Amino acid sequence: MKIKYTLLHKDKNSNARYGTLQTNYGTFETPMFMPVGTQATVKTLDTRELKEINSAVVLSNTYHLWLRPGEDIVAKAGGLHKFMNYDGPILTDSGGFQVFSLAKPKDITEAGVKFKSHLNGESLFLTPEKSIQIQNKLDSDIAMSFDECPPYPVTHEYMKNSVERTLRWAKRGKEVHNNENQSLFGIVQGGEFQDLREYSAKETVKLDFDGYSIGGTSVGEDKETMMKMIDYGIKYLPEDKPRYLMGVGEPTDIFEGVLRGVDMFDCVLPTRLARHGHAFTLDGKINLKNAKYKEDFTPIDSECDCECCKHYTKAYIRHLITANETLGQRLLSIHNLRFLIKITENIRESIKKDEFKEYMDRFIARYKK
RNA sequence: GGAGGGAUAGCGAAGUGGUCAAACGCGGCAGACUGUAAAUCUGUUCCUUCGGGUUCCAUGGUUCAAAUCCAUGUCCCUCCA
Repeated sequence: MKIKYTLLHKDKNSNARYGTLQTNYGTFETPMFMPVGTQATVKTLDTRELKEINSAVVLSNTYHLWLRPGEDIVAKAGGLHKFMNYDGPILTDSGGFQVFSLAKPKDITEAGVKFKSHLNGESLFLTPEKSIQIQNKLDSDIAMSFDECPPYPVTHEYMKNSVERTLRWAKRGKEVHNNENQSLFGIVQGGEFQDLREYSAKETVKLDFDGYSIGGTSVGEDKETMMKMIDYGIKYLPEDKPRYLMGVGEPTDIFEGVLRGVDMFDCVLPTRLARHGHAFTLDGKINLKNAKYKEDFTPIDSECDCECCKHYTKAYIRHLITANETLGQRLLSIHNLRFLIKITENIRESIKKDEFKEYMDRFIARYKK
């Protein structure tokens, strides 16, 4: 079966919305934050730990699994859920972000995108059809259309062509999509250009997807521009389908997204920052590597309910990170993910009570102080 | 007792008359990171009131100029007895 989104409550003072997402692997509440597990693993964590932090959907990546181990191996294993032992919903990104991070502009053609494998330099060619077929085989619950995620900034002309091509790619992908248990999302692009965002949103909706993503954000633009990118397109997305803001983000960005009507978020930041020794706290981001934590025998966040904060001190985590011990990275990953997931839990409660804006203002005032 | 080799910034280690406040690595300190080519990358690391000041085991010497050459001393290492 396909996913089913149910809108349960709209905040009276903003566009924030509370709903549920029914999947083959359980029903989950939105807004939600989805941990990123590019290579069929959320780096350093196992799936039991993902459950413990109350993670719902987990992301994986078409491009990376295509290269290694290969979609046929995953299919042979019985699909991604079995392969990685995760019985919650899984969303696969299409490889569109790798068009941004790995491909050069000249490698992008109507047919598809030429990649040089980051593993061995081999020439590869990924098409919208191929991306969807790989995702069909991976058997994720939610697949993404193959899009171009252009860098920032590009000219209006470039973006216009890119948006139109992404629309054609979306159509092509949808036509070959063939998995009754997998939903397919279309992706809105258009950079910072209002006309292109509107056009992209309207035309993508016409193709009738199971959900809609907002792409092309957090690629180097300033915050104000990013918010415009969301605003310009989101108002054209249907109320009865989930909206997913791709690659975002920072705690304050999640609030900004929810404020505008976003339901789903994902970001590598919590796990990457963790591996680099940083932790989210209600008072802002801290760097555990700083010497001032050498003798700080208090938890990262005394109000946090994660395993890291319940049992370990900043001084110990600092020691682990400094000594390059993987437990440090793991504990911080657990904390940072739990921090964002907990935020979305609180956000849901606040929306239900029509108090989202108050909660948001309170959070941001303290976080940025 | 004899013969060699060595001592350089927090550590390891280049440099062997001027372009040397001294390569590089580690360690230290700090910063970046938003659909993961990321346990990565960047900056900084003698003192400074930013004008400059004081360094390459110690002392003396040669020279316009010494981490670099000479003498003596101290300590360390290797080999022979």
